[in-house]
Amino acid sequence: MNAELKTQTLPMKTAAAEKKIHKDYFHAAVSVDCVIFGYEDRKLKVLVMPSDLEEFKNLFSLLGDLVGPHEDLQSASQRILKERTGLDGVYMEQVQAFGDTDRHPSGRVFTVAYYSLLNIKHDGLQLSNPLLKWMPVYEIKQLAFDHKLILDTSLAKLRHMSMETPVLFHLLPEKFSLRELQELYEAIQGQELDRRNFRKKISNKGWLVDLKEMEKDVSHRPGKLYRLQFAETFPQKH
Amino acid sequence: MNAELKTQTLPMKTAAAEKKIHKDYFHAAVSVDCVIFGYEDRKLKVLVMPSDLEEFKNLFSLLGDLVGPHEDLQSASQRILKERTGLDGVYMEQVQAFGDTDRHPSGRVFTVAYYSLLNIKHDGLQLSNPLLKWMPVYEIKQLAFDHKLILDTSLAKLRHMSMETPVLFHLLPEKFSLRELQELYEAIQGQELDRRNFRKKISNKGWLVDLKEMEKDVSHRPGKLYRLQFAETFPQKH
DNA sequence: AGGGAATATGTACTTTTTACACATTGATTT
DNA sequence: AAATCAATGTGTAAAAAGTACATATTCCCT
Repeated sequence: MNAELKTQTLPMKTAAAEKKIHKDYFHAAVSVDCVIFGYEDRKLKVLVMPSDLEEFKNLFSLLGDLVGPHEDLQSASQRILKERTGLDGVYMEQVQAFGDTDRHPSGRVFTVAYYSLLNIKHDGLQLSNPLLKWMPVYEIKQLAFDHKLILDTSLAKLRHMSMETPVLFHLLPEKFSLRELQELYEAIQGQELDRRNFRKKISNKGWLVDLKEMEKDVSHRPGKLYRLQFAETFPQKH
Repeated sequence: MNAELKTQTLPMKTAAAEKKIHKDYFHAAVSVDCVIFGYEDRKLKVLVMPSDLEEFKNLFSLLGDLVGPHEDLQSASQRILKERTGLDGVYMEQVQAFGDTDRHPSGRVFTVAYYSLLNIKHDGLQLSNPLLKWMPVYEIKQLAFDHKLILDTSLAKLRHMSMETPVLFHLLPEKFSLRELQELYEAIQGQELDRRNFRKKISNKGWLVDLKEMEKDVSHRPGKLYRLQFAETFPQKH
């Protein structure tokens, strides 16, 4: 089939699985790339780091790592996130796989992209490395590997999801005002929204819980604070 | 890191890429699984074949194959489809990657699922093997590997897409009546639709071209025939 | 010629979306 | 203490989209 075909057995997991496949298979590296979104100063940002490859010096890349032999894809993504940010249990969703033959300069590496949404101001957030950088998404023109494509694909998926389900809340602190929420939607959708219509729409979704508290430390009339209603108790639509 | 870690270099593609990564990497097999949907007798069907693994004897599986060293994911998916059905240029979309450690009994195999939509009555359709079977989706209770999960995930995505974009047309012959189209939507959405409202909605989308032809060989008043409007000339929404 | 079976079509009602303006609150300044 | 500033909180009318529903028409078949 091909000169570069590798001869080896697949890694086994259980004794029962010892009925190996003995044919020659091509084996490749599989990585996970994390598109870690955050929100700050009214801007959607993504966590990047300088690429460690000579080919991509001066370019940033997403945070990724190879998937271990006994590691599920989602576990790998959670591990990377934990290693880089110290955070557990972050909202995360698979975007898709990328596997063009030339996507990695050092050889054949398939990658599966996950996006995560987290609150940059989260108490537990502790970046593993000072080189990690929250970069505003709309200022990113280029990234290492095919990471710009991965970012754009993830962003498109996030935009789409944000119109259908309450995902954006993960980018905000636990307590937030309607103004903050609206500014976030405006940042994601790239257009201004009417305040009254926005409030009406969000209220009808039943996603919000009125905390009976007020904003503090704002130099104007403070707004009410809300939190996200737990998903289990959402009013169902359809 | 792990006892089963393999020591080998990644396959190289270009001379420039000869700056190899020398670390020990875990390499796994990567496959593509095709969820090939068709529509016949008012039922959504999927193309399956008997599993060739002892573990899954008596079970059917989706059509898949390992990705070659110099093959993109989408190319692999197109190749599998061509090999199995003889068809080229079929509508196809990536669903997502599946990579649980125990998903394949013979070892670690990541897979990327693609769904395709084709017309079972297509002139060029020529199944490669008499064991291939068009199985009604709603009658499938179990499949080999994690293929039931892959099927369910693909079906959910297809349902979702069918509400937003004109994908279902790929399941029909080039010329079709509004009744055929409505029956298809009903089969996918699993509910009956009102004929007048359906027609109004579809007309407003601007997806249809009136062919000024009539159905033939029906034992009742024949309906008008339509074809799908080319995507490039769709009226834009939003 | 009559009966059967499915096509083609419009209107009233409800729900959702959009556009739009003013009084209120609390902090800050004078 | 009063005036100013900046943002909050709220309702209504119009337009658009979605839903429910019935009758006359066409072609095939016998």
